[in-house]
Amino acid sequence: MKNIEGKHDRFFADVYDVVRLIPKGRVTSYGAIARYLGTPRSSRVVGWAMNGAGVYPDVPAHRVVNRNGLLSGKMHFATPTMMEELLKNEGIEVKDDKILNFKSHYWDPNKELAL
DNA sequence: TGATTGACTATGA
DNA sequence: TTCATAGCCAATC
Repeated sequence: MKNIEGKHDRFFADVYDVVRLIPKGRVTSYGAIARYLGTPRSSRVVGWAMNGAGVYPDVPAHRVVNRNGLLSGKMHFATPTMMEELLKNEGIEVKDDKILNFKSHYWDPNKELAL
């Protein structure tokens, strides 16, 4: 495991930083984060970064879903139902592993952070 | 070093 | 609209 604060892992650190900025009750997509970091083609890498986010505190990985609002990463949590429960706990409706009214809950760092 | 995998996305049928 | 395929980037084997 490399040091998260090292330059070589800056991408991962940036991903975690953006995820922490996601407001409660909001969600975003891997692609949106990747694009905000300047690497729109690295959406899969964002997912990989999330895979290691579980060991860090204050990284609400459950607020990151794919572009369809589907809880594609639910199975990577402690329990497959944990992601859904966390989202529901924040006021987000989840049905059949998918976020209802996803468009309304969507939080785009490219717009909200409006760099 | 080379091949495979994956919490993705875009495009075409 | 739904399904299949291609491209992408980093990590893992």
